[in-house]
Amino acid sequence: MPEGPHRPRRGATTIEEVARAAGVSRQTVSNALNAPRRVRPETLDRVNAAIRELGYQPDQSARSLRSGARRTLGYLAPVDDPLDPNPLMAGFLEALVDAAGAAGQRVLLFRPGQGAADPVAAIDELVAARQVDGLVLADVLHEDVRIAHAARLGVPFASFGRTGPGEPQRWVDIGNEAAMAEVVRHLAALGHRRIGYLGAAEELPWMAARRAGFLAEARRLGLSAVAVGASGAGSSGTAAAGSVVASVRALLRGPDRPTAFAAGSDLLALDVYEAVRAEGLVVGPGGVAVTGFHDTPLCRHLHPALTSVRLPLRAIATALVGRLLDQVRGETAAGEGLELPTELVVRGSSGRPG
Amino acid sequence: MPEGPHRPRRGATTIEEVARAAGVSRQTVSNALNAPRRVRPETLDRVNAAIRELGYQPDQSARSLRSGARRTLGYLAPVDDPLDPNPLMAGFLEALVDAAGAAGQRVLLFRPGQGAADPVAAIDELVAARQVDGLVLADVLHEDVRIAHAARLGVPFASFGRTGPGEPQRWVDIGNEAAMAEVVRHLAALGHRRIGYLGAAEELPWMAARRAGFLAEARRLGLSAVAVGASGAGSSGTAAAGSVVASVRALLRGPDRPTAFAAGSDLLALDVYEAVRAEGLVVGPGGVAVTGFHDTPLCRHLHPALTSVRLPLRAIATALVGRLLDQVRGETAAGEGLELPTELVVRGSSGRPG
DNA sequence: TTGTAAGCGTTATCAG
DNA sequence: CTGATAACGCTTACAA
Repeated sequence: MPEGPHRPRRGATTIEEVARAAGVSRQTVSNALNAPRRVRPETLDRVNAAIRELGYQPDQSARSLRSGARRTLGYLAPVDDPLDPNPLMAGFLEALVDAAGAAGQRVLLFRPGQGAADPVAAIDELVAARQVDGLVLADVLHEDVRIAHAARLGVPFASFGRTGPGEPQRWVDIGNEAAMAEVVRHLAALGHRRIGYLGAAEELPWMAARRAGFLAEARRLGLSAVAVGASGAGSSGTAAAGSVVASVRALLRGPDRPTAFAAGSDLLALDVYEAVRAEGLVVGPGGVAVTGFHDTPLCRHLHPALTSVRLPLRAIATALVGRLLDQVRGETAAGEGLELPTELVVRGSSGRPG
Repeated sequence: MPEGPHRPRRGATTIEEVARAAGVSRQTVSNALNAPRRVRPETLDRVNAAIRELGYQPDQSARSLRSGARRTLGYLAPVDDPLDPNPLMAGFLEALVDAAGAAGQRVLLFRPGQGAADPVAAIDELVAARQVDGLVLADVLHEDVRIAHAARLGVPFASFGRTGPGEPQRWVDIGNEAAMAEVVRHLAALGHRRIGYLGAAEELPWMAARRAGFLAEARRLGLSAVAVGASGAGSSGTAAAGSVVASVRALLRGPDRPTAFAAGSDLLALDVYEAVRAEGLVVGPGGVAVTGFHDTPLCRHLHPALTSVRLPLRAIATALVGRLLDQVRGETAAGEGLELPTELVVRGSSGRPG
C-alpha cells in the first residue's frame, strides 16, 4: 500500500552539499564521480575529500531516473517451497551477489506471487517497473517459457542452464555429461568394471544429462553399466526415496552386482549408502564405491566422506554477470552458450573394489 | 526535443501516455493508482482499462525519487563461502521474498564486498545510496555490530535472531530452548531416561540456547543427560566432524549409555547415525533414538527418516516484514522481541528404547 | 576544465 | 473531482 505522508529524509547528503563543501558546482562533483578524468587532479582531490567526509553516496533512484541504469540485476528465484528449498538458493546466490557486486551491480530477488505461480507475470512486473537492468534465470529448461518471454520483451538476460536450439543461447552451464564421464573414468581407474547410476527427476535436463553422460562414458570404456531412478519427483527427490533405495538394493542382490555407484545428487548418494548398508555391505575402499553431485556440506558428514562433483559457482556467477552486462552495454550479445568444467572432489567413499 | 539518452528505452510506457489514452491528465492517473477513492468510479474504470491495455507500471525510480519510498527491503546475507552456504539462504529466503511481495516490497540482497568482510560498510553503502526502506538481518549475535550500526543510522530494521538486553529488541526468533524442551519431552514420553545432546559451534547463541534448553528440560524431568560437542567450528560444523562422531561413540561405549540423542542440527544428527552404526547399534525403534534440527530435505533421505524440528519460516518472514514496515510507516516501533514456536516433526528415528 | 540549463517520470500542492 | 505547476536528486548537453 502506498503510504500517504511525506517520508522523513534520512541523513541524505546531496550532491549539492558536497559541491558547497568542496567549493565547486554540482556538475563538477558529478563529473568527479562519473568521469574523473575530466576533472583537474587537485579539484578531484578536494571533491573526493568532501565526499568522504560527508559520507556521500549518490541517490540511486535519482541516478537511475536520469541515466536509465538501474545498477541492479534481477534473480528469478525458482518456484518452490521453503520446506523443500532449491539447492541453488544456497551457494549460488552467494556467488551471484559477489559477482554482481564486483561489477557494481546489486541483486534483486523476485518470485511469482505466492499462489499465482506464473513466472512470466513476475518478469513483466519487474521489467515494466524498470527495476533492473537485466535478469538472471536459473534451473532453465530446454524450451523455457521464461527464456522465450524475456527474449520477447527484449530485456537483457542470462541463464544458468542451457536452452534448446530454438531458444536464444545466452546461457552458462556446467558440463553435466563431462562431469559424469569424469566420475566414470575415476571409478574405472580404481578398477571398477560394473557400475551403477542412481538418478531422479530425470525429466529435468540436467538430471537427464548426468545419466546420459554416465552411460555414454561407461559404454565407451566397455564397462557394464546400469541406471536406475524414477522420474516425476521434485528436483530433490522427496517423493519416493524409499523405492529408490529398493532399486539399488535389488541391483546389489543381483547376479552382476555393481561394485560402484554414481548418484545424480548428494542426497541420492545418501540413498545408496543406505542401500549398501542394508545389504550388509560397506561403502568405500574394500566395499562399494559411491559418488555424489553438488559437493554439499553433507559430503563431509558422511562416513566415509562422499566423493562428489563440485560446481564452479563463482565462475558461473561471474560469467552470467559478464554476459548480462555485455548486453546491457549494448555490446554484441555473444549468442553462444558457455560450458564450464566441474571439479571432482575425491574422498573416502570412492576406492578400489573389494 | 532532448536527444535520446545513452540507454535505449525499453517499451517504457509512461503515465503521460496512459493519461492521453484515457483522455485524462497525468495526475488523474496518478490518483487512480495511489488514491483511487478520489477518482470518480467511471473515470477510474477508464483509467484502469488504459493501464491494463498499455501494460503500464509506474517507473519505480521516478516514484522512489519523488515519494522517498523504495519499496525494497535489504537482506544482508550472512558472510560465508558458497561452498559452505548458510542454511538460511535456502528456505528462509524464499519465505522472505514471498512475505515481502505480499506487502508490496521487493528484496535486495547484499553482502560485504568479497574479501573485505565488513558488514557495517555494506550497510552504510546501501543506506547512503537510499536503495532500501529497511533492513533484514539474520544470524544475529547477542551484541551484534550490525544491529548497533543500523540503530545508530536510524534505518528501520528487524532481525531473525534475538539481540541482547543492551540492544534494540526488534527481533523475531524461534524458541530454541522451547524446541529442545519439546524434543526432550518427546523422548521422555517414549520412555528414554538417559539422553545425550550433540552440539557444535556453541559460541553461536542459537546453538547455545538449544543445548541449554535440552539440559534444563532434562533436569526438570529428572532424566540423566549429557551434552557433547565442540565450539569453534563453522555453523555447519565443517571442522571436526570426525571428532564429534568419536565423542558420541565414547558415550555409547560408556557405562550409562544414552538410549537417545538430540542433535543441534540435521547434519549433526547424521553424525550420530554414523556413531550409532559404528558401535554396531541401530537407529530408531528398538535402538537409539535420534532427533535433528531444521527439518532439511536430508531428514527424508535417512533411514530411518529423521525426526526433526521444523522452523516456521513463513511466519518468521511475515513477522519480520511486518515489524519492518511498521517502522517504515513511522508507527511506534514496538521495541519488543517476538518468539515463534517450532514444530516437532516425528519420524522413524525416534521410537521406544531397545 | 568548469558552470548553466534542462529534464528523466512521478507525486504533492493548490488552483479551478 | 480534475488540471496546471513545482519539486525530488541527479546526469547529459552546451555555453563560458
